[in-house]
Amino acid sequence: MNTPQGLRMCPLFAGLPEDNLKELSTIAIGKKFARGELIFSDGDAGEGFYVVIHGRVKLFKLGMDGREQILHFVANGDPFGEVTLFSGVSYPAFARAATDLEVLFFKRNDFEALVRQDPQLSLNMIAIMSHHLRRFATLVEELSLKDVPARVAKYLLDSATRNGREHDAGIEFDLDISKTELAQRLGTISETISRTLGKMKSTGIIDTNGKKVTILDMDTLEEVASGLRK
Amino acid sequence: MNTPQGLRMCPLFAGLPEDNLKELSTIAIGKKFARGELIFSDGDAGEGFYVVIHGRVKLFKLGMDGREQILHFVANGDPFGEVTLFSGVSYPAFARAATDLEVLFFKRNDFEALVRQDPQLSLNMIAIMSHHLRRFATLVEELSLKDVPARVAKYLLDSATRNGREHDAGIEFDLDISKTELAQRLGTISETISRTLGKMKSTGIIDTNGKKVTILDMDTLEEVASGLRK
DNA sequence: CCCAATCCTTGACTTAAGTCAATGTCGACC
DNA sequence: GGTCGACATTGACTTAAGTCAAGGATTGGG
Repeated sequence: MNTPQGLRMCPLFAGLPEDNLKELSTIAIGKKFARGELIFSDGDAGEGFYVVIHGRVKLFKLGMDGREQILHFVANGDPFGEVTLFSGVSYPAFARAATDLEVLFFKRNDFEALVRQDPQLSLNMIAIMSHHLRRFATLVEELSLKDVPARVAKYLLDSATRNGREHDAGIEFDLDISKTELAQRLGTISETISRTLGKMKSTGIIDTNGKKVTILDMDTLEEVASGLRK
Repeated sequence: MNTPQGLRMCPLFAGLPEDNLKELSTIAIGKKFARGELIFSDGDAGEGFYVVIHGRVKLFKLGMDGREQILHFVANGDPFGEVTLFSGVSYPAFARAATDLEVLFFKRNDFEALVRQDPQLSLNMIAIMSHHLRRFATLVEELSLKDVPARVAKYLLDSATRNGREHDAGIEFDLDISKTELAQRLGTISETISRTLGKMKSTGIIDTNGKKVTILDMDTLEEVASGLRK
């Protein structure tokens, strides 16, 4: 994966000339982390950024009481920690390996020279940052303006759109993160997630079995997601 | 302000060669908006982005009940709506003129060609986006993990750092936004802001008189801001 | 299969903060 | 100076959701 061909799979490096891919593969430093290991902490000096080769990373903020708010997950091909390249010197969040993990690390100084000479690389970086900004705007909207059932409903709908399979009774998919992580992503606690899913189940909107979710009443779930119904 | 010299005042255009500033001044379209006027809506097709020449813009999300969550304010020299340049085709939030306003509008097609040819411009864009991402990470942290008094206290401390004047009794500054806007920025309602400030006043932490705030007990305020004290 | 650790669920209770209503204050305009 | 609209304050009440505790379910390793 530390080859020009391998790097081309990453959106950040798409469309780059062979020479620059070669240069990138020489400055890339491979690293491995075990599941649960901290990659960097909020406020740590940022010497560079990472690209996920294999696995998943959880980026999060930590509250005084130990609560976590997940900002987002990043997976194969995604960069993270890139904010430190050009703005400030510290990481603005914690990053932890959510699975066993392989990443490439790019030192700021090495990378910046390349960005200066390759317009496509800088455009790719801008596109990725734009995507992150959009995602944040949505997260802020949900945390501030929607109640928990609406957030859960929206998450279920988004999951069904991404991974759902038509089924006898409705649309079925497997939750891709644990209930605890779901709570941390939606800005709540796992007790509330259990209660909310339980209520949706008892009112016939969904059915669940372990990680499996079946959406039984899509219309009502959409109403809950949009705040038209509790 | 629609001149190369004028444009140079904007962080996005800092350090650019004269030729490119000239080019930018030819593609820039001046626009004016009256206070309160909507510039674009969440979901509108994004044809380009704006730079504030004179005045202030409020970027916000809107809830089902009419509540607003302010994402941030932008003022002189700041770009906004730049996310649509490279990622998706719609604006991800509302933008409204918070004062009488003059802006420059840059069409996406015109601007993109310039970004491709000027590394400094793309780096400036990346730096600005990085700054916005940091700001969002902080906003998410506060909305999810801090209670309202802590958010208010932090806002007061930040304001004192930016605009505070030493005074007999403590540090004094004028609130730069209305109490309603403060509530919308901090993810709450104005009643709660009144109550919170009133409590801080009655416990001797601060004194207020209209828009004027005096911090009387900086240490306690810092404890409230960090969640060590209610 | 057993056990330990971790995750999940459920219930009782509490609380931060929102809803609604009424009243007061401020600033702009005539 | 008076009026009006917008903003701010205060109080009573309600509620969404968090805290705490206990027990159940699941998973992975030996």
